Amino acid sequence: MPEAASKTRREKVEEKERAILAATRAVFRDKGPEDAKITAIAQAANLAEGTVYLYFKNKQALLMAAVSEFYAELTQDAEAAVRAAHETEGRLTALAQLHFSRVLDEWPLIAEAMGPYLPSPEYRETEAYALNRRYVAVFDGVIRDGVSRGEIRADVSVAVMRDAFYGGLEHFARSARLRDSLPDTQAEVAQFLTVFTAGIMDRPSAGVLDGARVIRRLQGVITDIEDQLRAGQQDDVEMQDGEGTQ
Amino acid sequence: MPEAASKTRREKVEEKERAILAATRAVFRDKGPEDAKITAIAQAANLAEGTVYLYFKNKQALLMAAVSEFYAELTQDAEAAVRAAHETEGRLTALAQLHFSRVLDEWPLIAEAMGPYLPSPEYRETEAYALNRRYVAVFDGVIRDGVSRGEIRADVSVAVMRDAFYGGLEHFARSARLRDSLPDTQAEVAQFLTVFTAGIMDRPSAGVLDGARVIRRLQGVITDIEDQLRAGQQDDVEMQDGEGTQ
DNA sequence: AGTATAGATGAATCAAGTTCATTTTTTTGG
DNA sequence: CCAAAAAAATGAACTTGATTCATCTATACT
Repeated sequence: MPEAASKTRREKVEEKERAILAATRAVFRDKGPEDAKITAIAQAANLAEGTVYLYFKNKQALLMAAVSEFYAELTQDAEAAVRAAHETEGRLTALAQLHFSRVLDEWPLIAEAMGPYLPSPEYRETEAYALNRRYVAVFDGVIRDGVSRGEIRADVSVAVMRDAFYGGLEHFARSARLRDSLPDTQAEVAQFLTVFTAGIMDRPSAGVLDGARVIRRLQGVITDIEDQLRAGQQDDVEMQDGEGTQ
Repeated sequence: MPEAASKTRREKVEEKERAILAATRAVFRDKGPEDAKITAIAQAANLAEGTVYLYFKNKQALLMAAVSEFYAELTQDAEAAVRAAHETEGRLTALAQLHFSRVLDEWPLIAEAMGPYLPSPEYRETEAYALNRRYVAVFDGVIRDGVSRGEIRADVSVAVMRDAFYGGLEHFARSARLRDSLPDTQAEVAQFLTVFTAGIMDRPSAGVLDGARVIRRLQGVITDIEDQLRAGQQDDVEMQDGEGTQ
């Protein structure tokens, strides 16, 4: 049994597997989940129904494999996007746009594949879970990096931020599907990010600062000055609405 | 055909409907979605399979009705919770806790019932959609009230906030289900709310202020003072890290 | 070419939802 | 109170889609 031949065989099998996965994703995308029967998938891959079962244990496994492929691709692109941007905000924006658009495309598949697992802890045993972990690890990395740079608050667990980020985006993608024609996605994602980053940032760019710190600083300066002034002139510095009301 | 008798009949029908819905929710809750076959539901309601179809067009309709009931109850409780609290933050906390715990309980049912509809816009025609609207209207009301009081920023659409809120919470509930034993829910929801409210508030309580405004104010004061000082003393006020680095 | 082995097929089986002819229960009128 | 009519309930039969498997076809090796 020669090495080369064995390798070729494995390659052929993997190629066919990928073909079936591609057919699956295509059927879900343009025929909808209702019509994503095994028959339709087999037909799209130019195979008989039974053949699909030579490559995948059952429909559930097939869908999971398709989702795994989806996450693997997504992870690649997410990593690339993060490498391309150098500040935290840009990275989060890129991740959000990417996640939103991809999930919007393949949501029916993802939902159908995940559905049966969501209520059970056995999902943690699946390959899709492992790949999902690797995917969100990209986000986690961005956050941790941001924390170490002092850009992101350290008093909230990454897990919570992650849930807020992806949960918000996915819910958002779902509502976007309902509002018939897709509206200005970029703009809406940007709005979402406004809220998210404002909540997460330690020293956000959007014109918000750490109030306690600023006030302490201000207080110090003013005391200094008052001292100085007391010694010199007599005019008093106007100092009213220190807390502000809008 | 007497009024009383007719009324009694309708009542009987509605009572049986409610019984079937209760059985459905019970089966989902304690036998899991896998085993929530029509047979099991019928059995739990002490009926033959066929009888279920006398009251609901098909399984899908049955599940939707169950979800509708769920949302109706949830809306009642949400309204009560909002009435009980008087400031925006307390109201949001109450809504979050309520949503989180309830959704955690009945997620399998909700997911299964919604699944088929999520990708399609025909969901908007369903009763469940209408009830969901009424439910989120409670949240919307809290937000709008908060905006009018100047507590919540007005530059982000309520829809975005809503998606961030419920999306984050639901994702969160899902991850909580995965982490085998449920951890300190209260505490985690509180963390989530920290992030969410910080993002949404106009003048958040957590020691954050509008930076641009503070800086403008500070600048003005300093210029004043510099003028004064120039005329009087000669000591200079130390003024370095104006932007701060953590 | 001839046999062995892997790969593919689609008819048969199975499972769950749905329908419907029949049976049981309830209502109504004499 | 009884019988006919109407309403409600039943479960066996049907339908649809996933899965299995006996059979067939193509490929590899001598």
